[in-house]
Amino acid sequence: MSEDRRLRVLRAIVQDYVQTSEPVGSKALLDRHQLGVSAATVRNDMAALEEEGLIAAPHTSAGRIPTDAGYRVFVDRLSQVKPMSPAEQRAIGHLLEGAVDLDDVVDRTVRLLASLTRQVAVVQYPSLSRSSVRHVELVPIGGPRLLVVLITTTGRVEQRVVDVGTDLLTDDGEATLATLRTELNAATGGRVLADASTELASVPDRLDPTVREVCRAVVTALEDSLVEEREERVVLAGTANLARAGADFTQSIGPVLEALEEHVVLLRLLGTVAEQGGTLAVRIGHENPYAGLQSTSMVTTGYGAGSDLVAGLGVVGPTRMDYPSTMAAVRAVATYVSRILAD
Amino acid sequence: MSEDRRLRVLRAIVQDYVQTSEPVGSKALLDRHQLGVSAATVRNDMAALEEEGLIAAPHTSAGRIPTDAGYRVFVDRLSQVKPMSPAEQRAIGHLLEGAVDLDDVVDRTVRLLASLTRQVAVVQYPSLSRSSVRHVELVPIGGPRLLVVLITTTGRVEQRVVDVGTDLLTDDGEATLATLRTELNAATGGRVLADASTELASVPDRLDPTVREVCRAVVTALEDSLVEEREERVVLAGTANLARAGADFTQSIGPVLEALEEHVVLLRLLGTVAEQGGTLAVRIGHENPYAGLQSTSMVTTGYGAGSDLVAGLGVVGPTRMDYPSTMAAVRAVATYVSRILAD
DNA sequence: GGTTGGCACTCTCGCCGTCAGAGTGCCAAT
DNA sequence: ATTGGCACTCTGACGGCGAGAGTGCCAACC
Repeated sequence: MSEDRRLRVLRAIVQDYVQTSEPVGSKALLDRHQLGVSAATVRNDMAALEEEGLIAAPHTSAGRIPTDAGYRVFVDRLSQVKPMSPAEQRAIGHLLEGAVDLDDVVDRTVRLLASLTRQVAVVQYPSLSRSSVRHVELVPIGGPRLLVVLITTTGRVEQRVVDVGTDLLTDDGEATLATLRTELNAATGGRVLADASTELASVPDRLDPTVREVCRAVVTALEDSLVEEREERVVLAGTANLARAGADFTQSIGPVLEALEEHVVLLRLLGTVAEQGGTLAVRIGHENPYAGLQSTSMVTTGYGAGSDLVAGLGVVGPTRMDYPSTMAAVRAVATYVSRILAD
Repeated sequence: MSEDRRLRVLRAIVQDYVQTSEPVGSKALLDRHQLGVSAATVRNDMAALEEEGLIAAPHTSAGRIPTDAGYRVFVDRLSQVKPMSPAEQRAIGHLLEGAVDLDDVVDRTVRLLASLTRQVAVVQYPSLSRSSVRHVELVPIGGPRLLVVLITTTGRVEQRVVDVGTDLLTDDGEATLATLRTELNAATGGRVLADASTELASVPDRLDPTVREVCRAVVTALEDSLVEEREERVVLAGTANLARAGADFTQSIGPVLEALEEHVVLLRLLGTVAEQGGTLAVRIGHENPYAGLQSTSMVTTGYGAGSDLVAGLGVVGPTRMDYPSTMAAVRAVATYVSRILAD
């Protein structure tokens, strides 16, 4: 009973089941794959695989379907990411090239990913906490109110209105603002947001006491902008694809839809993966820590401008998923969108 | 055969069917409503209502269910918006008070509406084209590139990067920018976006030829920001509620989910209603022009700061919906969010 | 020892006939 | 116009049946 052949059997089962969505029996396997052995042998192997917990039978006299563990072995050892055709590559590039701003890039990306994989696509907005500061601007907007604008390298703009206590629409005020602008941009410009945040703390102390209070208010607002995780956003597309694959989910698609609306959860799932290089992460069924998504698999990866990873994207689908193709699509889209953002 | 009683029968049928989701027969009606007549009489009325196309029988020996036209009559003539309890009112106000910025207001609103109605909530971002300009800011960001920032009265910030051809990080450049700032803010400040757009056109011609080119580029960018309808956004919540009411949709929830992803469609549906005062609009089943939503009903209304309407919000649910409660919730949420935005 | 063919066994699924229940439509009486 | 009565129809649940698919095991074979 060779280990090797048993794994080939597992691979064949996964492939057939993904394609037909029906439990696959020993006979069907022989028809569709040249395994060079008889049905009885395959049955023995299947019994062994079941023993190992890699496949399971829905009931006595049906074929086998892969378990989460079975898919895991398939993904780790038995499959390779299927390269995308040149035509597809060109289509991806072409579509994303046309984007006019960051919102548009994200929007196109998520739709593209959903239609490529025919699954639910999830794209995180390039995250503040990993991008860096391009510019800080201060705009007095009447009375003691000041608009603090933060512009990041990913093109994102955060604004806060601050009440600074004194009217700045005066010559004195304008001078104060000029000083602040210079100081704040010197302290933060080009820095990753986390660094900028620490750097900011010391700015008020360096300044003349007369403007220190104003500065403190501005710094507080900026730090708000910097750390607020709430500002992280995700965008979804292709939820209708869940309906197509309805039967694949244990109960119904209700819990899945609920989980997808918890953007905080999605952010966390995307976040953990955005950290570790350009590798693909695959979460299969119960490997997912969130109950609502335990009947699904996620394929995610990081993307971002240049060498800095700034966010995550991926897809959510049934565990019965074409992993090689999905992984290829996710990787390709991440690569292209990163390239676009590099400008 | 009094017209009056026939309508009371229709109302009873709608109420029962909404509650039980099962076709209602003549006998069941008598049990649950004091109609003061016999089952046979009710049957005669039902036959008449069926003749008029207001109710239908799924098959010979089942009860009746309302048709779209039946719901229409119910909404127009047989129901009144059910007032919300003081407790609910307070809860709504309290929840929305806590919002920290526009994004948060919209986010809370849509979630609140979804949980109040247990249906899919749709909220349009306060629309640019109906709000007005608070401030325009120009920020040179290195080389010939200029960041044009538009801030609206609804707190929304639009930005565009423009290539103006010449480096503005010089003393001359700064002087040019100062002129432009003054001119642009004078031309647009306080104006509704559409007006601002026409006003902008004449700005370059008023200026010194040396800066006219730069100005033209900036004006183009601003007009982009002003007119781009693409920038209108909608936010959804509660799509999982579709799964609960799954059986209510003719085929499955797939087409509905697809339609909900077409934000352009939703915007149009919300848009037509945002225009006509604070009235509620109800679209029942096939009254909806979009095929994907013809198994649903929409209850929508406008909302916005002060007396200006700036956007629409509403819910999407099965035609078998508790219209009085839903309409009350939509109206209440619109009222409260408008009040919040008035600041 | 691994592999193979054979065979009995089990389980699901679709089909069909039956039956009870719900609800209607119609009619004659009031 | 309303009512009670009655015959009729249709659905949906239930149960039995048979076909088909697939397995597990065993004895034989290389």
